[in-house]
Amino acid sequence: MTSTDAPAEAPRARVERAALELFTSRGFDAVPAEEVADAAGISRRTFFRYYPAKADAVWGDFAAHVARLDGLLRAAGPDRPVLATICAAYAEVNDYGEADLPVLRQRMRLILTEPALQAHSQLRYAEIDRVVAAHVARSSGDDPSGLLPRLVAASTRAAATTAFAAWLADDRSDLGRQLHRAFDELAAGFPSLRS
Amino acid sequence: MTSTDAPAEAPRARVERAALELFTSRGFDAVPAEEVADAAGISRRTFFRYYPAKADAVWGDFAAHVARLDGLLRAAGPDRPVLATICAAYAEVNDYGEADLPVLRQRMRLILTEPALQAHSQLRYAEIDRVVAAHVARSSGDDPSGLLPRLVAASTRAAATTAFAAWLADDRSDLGRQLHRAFDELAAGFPSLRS
DNA sequence: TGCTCACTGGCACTGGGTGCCACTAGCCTC
DNA sequence: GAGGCTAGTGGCACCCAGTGCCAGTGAGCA
Repeated sequence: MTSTDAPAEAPRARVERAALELFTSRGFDAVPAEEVADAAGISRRTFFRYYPAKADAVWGDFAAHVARLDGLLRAAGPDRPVLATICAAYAEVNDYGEADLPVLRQRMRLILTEPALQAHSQLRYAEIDRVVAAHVARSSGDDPSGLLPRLVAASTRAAATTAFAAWLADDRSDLGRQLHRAFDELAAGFPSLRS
Repeated sequence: MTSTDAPAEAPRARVERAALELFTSRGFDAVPAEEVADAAGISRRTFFRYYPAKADAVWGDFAAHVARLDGLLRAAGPDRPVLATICAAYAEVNDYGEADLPVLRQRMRLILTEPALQAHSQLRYAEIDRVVAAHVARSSGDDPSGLLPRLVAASTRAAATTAFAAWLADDRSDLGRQLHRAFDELAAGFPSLRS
């Protein structure tokens, strides 16, 4: 239909923009999926074909995110220090350009504060944990479902989300720096507690 | 109405038994809340007055659980080694008698495997994290919402859930032992990775 | 022109969760 | 004992998330 008009932003991008905007201003629970769909110019039915759950509209293309993390971990190989590798991978995957930071902040603020999104996030985190645990298993020779791989995956992920929370709480802080602070504490057994 | 019959199990206990049974045999999503309510002899409406969400029927009296954890942490005082205190508190709160272990297994298996319950669990974990972070803050003099208290809370909780998963995976293992294994790794910066 | 195929939207249905109201049972007061 | 207050319960109706089914529709292709 339109021809020489604006580049006609892709439908998914429109949905995600609308979702972030509406959820931020009025709260996740207060905005029905239909309203997001309307704002993006698609039907409710199509919305749920794009995203299996309303919450997924906030996460963008998360599968690609996980795949990128997996790629970085595999590329690092099993012989480098495990925690440092995981930290670097987390940092690189979340190394956004200055221009994208406001959207990232908006997204993470929603995920970390809206209860429904907080709950849903556990399902996304499980995908990350699978990938990280697999890396640890490759490095240590363990079974990926053993205690150590699971533990390292779960606690590094805890470090990452904590770093995100700290980053959000301080407008002027740098995400990469918070990630490194958290990972350093974790890797050294929380030296700051031994004051 | 009934008089000298069976002690007439309390309604909540009936609900929780029915929920565990039905969810275990047919899956959380496949059993409507109404069916659980019927099995417990109450109405759907009353079910949702007892439990704000269907998932809460699986958790029993979780607020008491958290309160107990909080009490143990406060009782330990801020000067004992933080991680050891948290580990001991987790172990004690989850120190069930032999007779209660099957129910605990059933409950935890549901929570750790059913996606909807897995998601919901994040909200319960957040309550635990608040309490643990507060303890760390008392010990370290930090702000409870600072990086270190949050980090310790999140990663010890990760250790605890990982220990639960390992315990579930091995019928013969002991929960307390798994908890200590996980906390020991965490506290020492994952020495097993330095093979 | 006709066919296929992928995408879309509408419709109807299940089920979670909630507000509202009516009913009942205790319990307190006079 | 009568009237009233309160807490707990159940029924009803509603909103909304998510899904199966079917009917377009339009692009590509023979």
